[in-house]
Amino acid sequence: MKQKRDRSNRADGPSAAARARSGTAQDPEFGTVLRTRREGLRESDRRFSLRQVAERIGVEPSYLSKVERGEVAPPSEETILRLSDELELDPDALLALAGKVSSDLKDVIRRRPELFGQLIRELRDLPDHAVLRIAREVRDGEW
Amino acid sequence: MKQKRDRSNRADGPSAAARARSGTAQDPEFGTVLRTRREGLRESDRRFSLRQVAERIGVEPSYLSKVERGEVAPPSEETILRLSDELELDPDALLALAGKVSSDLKDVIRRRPELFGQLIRELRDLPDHAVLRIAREVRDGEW
DNA sequence: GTGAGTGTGTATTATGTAGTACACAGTACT
DNA sequence: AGTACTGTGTACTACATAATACACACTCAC
Repeated sequence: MKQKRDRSNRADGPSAAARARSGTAQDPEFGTVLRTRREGLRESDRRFSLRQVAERIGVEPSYLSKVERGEVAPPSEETILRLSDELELDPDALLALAGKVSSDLKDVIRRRPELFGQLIRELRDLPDHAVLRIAREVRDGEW
Repeated sequence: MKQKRDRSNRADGPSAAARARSGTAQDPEFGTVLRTRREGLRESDRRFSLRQVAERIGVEPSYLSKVERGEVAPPSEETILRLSDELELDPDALLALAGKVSSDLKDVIRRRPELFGQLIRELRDLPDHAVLRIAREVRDGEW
């Protein structure tokens, strides 16, 4: 098994794939999370081999291998969602590690861009507990 | 001046440009807003010709022409922001017409994906006034 | 010791994105 | 009547994205 130089993933901005495909050393967290999780599951269930997971989510094993090792940029949103489902990882969190935002969240913003743009910028620097409190109040409050 | 068949823009999903470049008739609103606004400004200031605007925002006139007529997909976020600045249009609104979301909003979500994912989905169906009220309370409240 | 299953390396591809370059015909001054 | 400026058509391009196809070597399970 030969080793080339270290690659990366963690998309951000226009050249995420470019960075991964060239050799810019970078945060391999997306792939690492996948591999760690899959190997964890595999200990109690041998159906979580790379090959079998790849087949269930509908990609080539060699591709999943490269993704897990950060040799290529993270996959498309659709593939990430199948992965999060298969490995029982939070889809929003996994997309975020890939530098992406769920397209259904983008849809919400696109429908009322000025409104949500303003609100999200207000919320940007609020601590977690405050944001959570708002979410909770909206969920079971009178708004 | 010859006329070909009608083209489109309004990006959404993977094949926005493909739809525009092929001939799928579609919502030409993005380009129409630009053209209407530019021609409005042009009435009181002849510096708002297509060519001069194109030069100020740094694209080829023929490209801006195609964008305004919806013959090609909307430009990149960077170009859209220069356009919104030049024509004094709301950047979030213009990006939304192009099917995009400002990358600084995406950054906010990517930093705390589960938190903001949950909140935004709660807010999805709230009426404008309720969302505005939250924004206002956050801005000048204790949170 | 062999056959099934495992992960990985190399090469290649199709489609999407975001434009440029330049020529051309019409219009507006002056 | 010329020239400077206007919008548009045609052709082409560079780079990014998201993968596939297939061969190879290793490691078990029996």
